[in-house]
Amino acid sequence: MSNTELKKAGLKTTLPRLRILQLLESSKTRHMSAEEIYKTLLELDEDVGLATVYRVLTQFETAGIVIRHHFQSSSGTAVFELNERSHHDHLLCTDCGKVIEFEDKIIEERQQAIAKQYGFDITDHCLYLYGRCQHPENCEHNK
Amino acid sequence: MSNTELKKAGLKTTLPRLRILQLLESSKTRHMSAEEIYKTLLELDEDVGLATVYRVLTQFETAGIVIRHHFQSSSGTAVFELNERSHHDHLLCTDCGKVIEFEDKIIEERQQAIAKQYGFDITDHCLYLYGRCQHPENCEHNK
DNA sequence: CTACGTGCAAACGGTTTGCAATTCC
DNA sequence: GGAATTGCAAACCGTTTGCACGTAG
Repeated sequence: MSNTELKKAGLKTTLPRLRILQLLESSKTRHMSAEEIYKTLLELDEDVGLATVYRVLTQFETAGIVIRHHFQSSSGTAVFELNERSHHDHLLCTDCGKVIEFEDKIIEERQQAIAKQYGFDITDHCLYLYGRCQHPENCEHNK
Repeated sequence: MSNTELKKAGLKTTLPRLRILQLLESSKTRHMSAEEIYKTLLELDEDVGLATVYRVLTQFETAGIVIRHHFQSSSGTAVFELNERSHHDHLLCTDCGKVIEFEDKIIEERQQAIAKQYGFDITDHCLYLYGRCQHPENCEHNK
């Protein structure tokens, strides 16, 4: 199944690619950094190189399998999420790291309207809301 | 004048700080990277160290004098803008680098509503719209 | 068989930091 | 004069790349 997805993307089925895709599909944490993916795979006794993880993630990104985010909170480290659901934006707790995904039609519409007003053709956008959730104590490991 | 602003922020008036603040105030380009600021000052025969530029910008940021942005387009390089106007978001042309600032009450309201719905207290947010403007040819150096 | 993918180690680029010299008040 | 600030060079850290080896089809 992960296999078919790779083929569909024009990527040869290789062990590292399969492992990374499967990890992303099975992980509780929807947003992982390259480093996290790398370490998790090592713990599972799958030996991949960190460079490969980066290469594969970049390929996944251009194939549309994955989305790369640069959250301000995580000091420059990119995180990746499977691009399986419909478009959504993010709400991030700066205290506990919790990430909530949401969709808002009104905001999307306004973005289009604004773009039109300035003669822009939007290809991409990102909206990150940073704040504190009310109960950070019970979501310390909920990233 | 820039002087008072530094004092107000609790920062000792030093040459590098004054130069950087004045440059940001006088520059046509509202969004500049540390490197750009550094080079511009060198051209003006003000000798500052790049490290100082970074340090000062960080101090300015925590003092609220400046806002730091990480536009996806500029491959990891942060850009800084004076925090003088009211809050605004950004529309960025990926072809010519043009940056348009806009304000939208409806989007702001929706953000608050969404935050409330999830029990979040928003401290900060960023909304970047990436796209292509209709006439990129005449704004090549309009960053 | 051969092109493509991988692991490793070294390079990269933006940013930060330790330290001795300098500047501000 | 003494604390704060600077410039320089070296460290840093996430990411990318060159290259010799390995693997999928």
